[in-house]
Amino acid sequence: MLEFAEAQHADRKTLFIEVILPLAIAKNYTYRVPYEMNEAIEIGKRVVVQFGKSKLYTAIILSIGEKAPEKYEAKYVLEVLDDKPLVTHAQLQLWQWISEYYMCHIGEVMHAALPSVLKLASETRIVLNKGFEYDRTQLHDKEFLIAEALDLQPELTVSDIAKLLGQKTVMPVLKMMFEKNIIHISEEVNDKYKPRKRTFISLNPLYRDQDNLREVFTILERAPKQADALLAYIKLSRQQKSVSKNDIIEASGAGAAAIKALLDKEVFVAEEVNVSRLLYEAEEETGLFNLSDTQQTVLDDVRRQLEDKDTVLLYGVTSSGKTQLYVRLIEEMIATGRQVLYLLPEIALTTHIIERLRAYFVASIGVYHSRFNDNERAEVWQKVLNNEYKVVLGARSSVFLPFADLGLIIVDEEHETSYKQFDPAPRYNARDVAIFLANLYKGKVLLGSATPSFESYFNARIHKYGLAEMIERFGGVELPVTEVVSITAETKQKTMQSHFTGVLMKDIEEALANKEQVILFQNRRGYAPLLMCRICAHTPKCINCDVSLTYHKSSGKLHCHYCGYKEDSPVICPACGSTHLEYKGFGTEKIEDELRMILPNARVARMDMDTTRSRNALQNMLNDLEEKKIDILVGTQMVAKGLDFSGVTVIGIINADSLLRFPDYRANERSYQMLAQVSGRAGRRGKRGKVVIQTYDTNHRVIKQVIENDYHDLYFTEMEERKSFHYPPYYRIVNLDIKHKDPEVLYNQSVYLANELRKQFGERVIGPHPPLVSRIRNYYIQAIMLKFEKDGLSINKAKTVIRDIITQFQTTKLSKGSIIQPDVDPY
DNA sequence: AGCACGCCGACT
DNA sequence: GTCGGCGTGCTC
Repeated sequence: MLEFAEAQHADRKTLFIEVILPLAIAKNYTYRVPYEMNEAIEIGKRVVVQFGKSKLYTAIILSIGEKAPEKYEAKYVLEVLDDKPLVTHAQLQLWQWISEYYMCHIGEVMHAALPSVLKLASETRIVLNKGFEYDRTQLHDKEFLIAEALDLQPELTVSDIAKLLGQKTVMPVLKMMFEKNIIHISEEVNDKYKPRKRTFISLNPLYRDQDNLREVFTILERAPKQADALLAYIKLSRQQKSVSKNDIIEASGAGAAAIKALLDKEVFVAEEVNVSRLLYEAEEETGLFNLSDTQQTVLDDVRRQLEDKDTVLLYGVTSSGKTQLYVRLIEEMIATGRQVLYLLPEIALTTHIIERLRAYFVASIGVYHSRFNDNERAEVWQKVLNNEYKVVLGARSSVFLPFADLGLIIVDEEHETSYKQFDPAPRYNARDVAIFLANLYKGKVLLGSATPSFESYFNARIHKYGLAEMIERFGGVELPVTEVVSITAETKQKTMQSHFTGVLMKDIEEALANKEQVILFQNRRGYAPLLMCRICAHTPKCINCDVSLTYHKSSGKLHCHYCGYKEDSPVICPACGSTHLEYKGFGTEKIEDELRMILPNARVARMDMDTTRSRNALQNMLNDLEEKKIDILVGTQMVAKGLDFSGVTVIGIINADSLLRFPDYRANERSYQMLAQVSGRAGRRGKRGKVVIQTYDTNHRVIKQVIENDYHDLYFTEMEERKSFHYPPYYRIVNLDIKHKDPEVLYNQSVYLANELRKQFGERVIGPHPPLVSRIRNYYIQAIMLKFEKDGLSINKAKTVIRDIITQFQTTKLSKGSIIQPDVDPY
């Protein structure tokens, strides 16, 4: 009786909750809790609330109180979605920190952190999950109704469904249907993740009988290729447990057609196996998980350093076998029951090594990156939250997962610029977020790179981080031979063949003759970055942006790489009518084109943003490369990152100058990293690779440093300049991009704002200056740069002051129509 | 982010 | 004379 009375009493309490909405708004909002939901309310749970006239949003409970707001009447919470908190306290702390450090709204952090399935809003579009089999008679009335409606109309919004059911409370029904895999949200529909498959071949049991088998061979007398394939299979099956289609093709020289014929004759039986689910047999022979003496020494060193430093930098040259060390450390950490996050750049997550790790850690591993569909991401979220996944392999955004007990974060290729998110806020760097995140759990961070960022190397040198070095390449793999070729000299000698020097051409031909593969690197996509009239020098420009349009031969159109605008490539000059139009410069498309002309027999493929738009395109290209269906791969930076193929022996840098001439204080650091990373792709096992760097400036300091593999020299020379010109890592940078549709108004606004900032920060304020591209999507841009010394004033205080100045500015009339975007630690 | 309210150009 | 363009301000 007493308990009942108490419960009654508790119910009477009027609770108010402060929530985070997934929007770019400055404040958190307060809602009133209906009595019947009092028990269900808990920090970190999701609620559905109405915001504005008609919109419903999923919000996260940030705090619970009993005082009613004084200045307004709070709206009621409509639903509580979770039985237990979906977002942990640690995550809320992380979101708070990110929003302060990167100067954005906490709602933007929430928006980036949660998979969209977990934050349904009234405008979210729902579709049926096609190809998913289920018994419709088993559905509840409401679920059935929704499914029927989706048969007639492929897409419905959440509010449509509310109308359909005649009720406001639809989230629980939809949540159930998501979990049953019946529906999903619309944006993911065109890009479903397909796990990598491999076809395995076995012999029809009928022919295990020797006599029957002999009979088959007699039948195959007139089909020698098929006989070869069968023979190869028999031989291989004695050596290994399972034989893949490719094994047979490789061992027999027979084509896929021969195998198909044998399958049709029912001699072979095929089985498609999901590669990631395979237990990787090859591990022992390649020794992936056996450490060399050097690796063992370095591992011990890393372990020792992790004892007294929170963050350790592992500086290990390419091919030194950093991954093996990671695997050891992961094993040790999960043995203690704690979780591990292994961060990689997006593209590296699609490669072979990931599948091996996945196979190795089987059930306890989760993979998380932007090409996974949203349902899968929500599933990973739940499993991490329930501590079912001990290891997560993921790209940048996986720092947002709800870890229960994170013991170690590995940031591989820590120098990678793709760890920094640029476009929608939060403009965070996952490497730096990782360090804060680990700290929250009293966990450790291991940063790994062959070409560390100066920031990290600097921190290691001043003993803020531990430092472990691994100089020796694993398994006696030799560094590639690097040859620098002068384009100037070859042009004079007339030995250039379009964009290829004689030296590079000879190496390519040699590699092809030996059935080896070639990667060519050109850091520019499209065919030609510029179209120019030879008579009047007119250049077509984008109508929305301040850039010249790039010609794409495949579409026959001029493209803007900033806003996506396209127009037909003109035949006559739009300015003077002349027909003498000339393509200037060259991109991957042109290199590919010319290569096809010069080497008509080579199988050439191109890898850049245009050819890898869908997930499968990239995966297929990587498979083709691995299976030697591609002789020459032409690509942008993509080819430099994490591709690991033993068949590649020649790497060509078509034009190193385009990297080195980039107008940015990091150009040299970046060029070195890029060149060193690309070079590292050459000749991994067994054969020494060759790297050809084509340049107009053979004496460039950075090129010399690359050849001599002298990272230290690069570091010390560059750091001198960083120091004298007040750049990171000695100084911290905060950029403010100010945007407006009218260039004049923008200029006045930016000058005013810069002056206001100067009143507080003096010489630390640089600009405003128009950036390299001064207009994008019809917005003009001015940039103000702030440089803060590391010691002395507090960066946190400085950010608060900046924030205040911006807010102050935004209350003035002058600020009308302007957008201000802060970028902290820009990359 | 969305949506309503509000002030200036091309249409019945 | 109205319809509709998107600039501006507000949402608990």
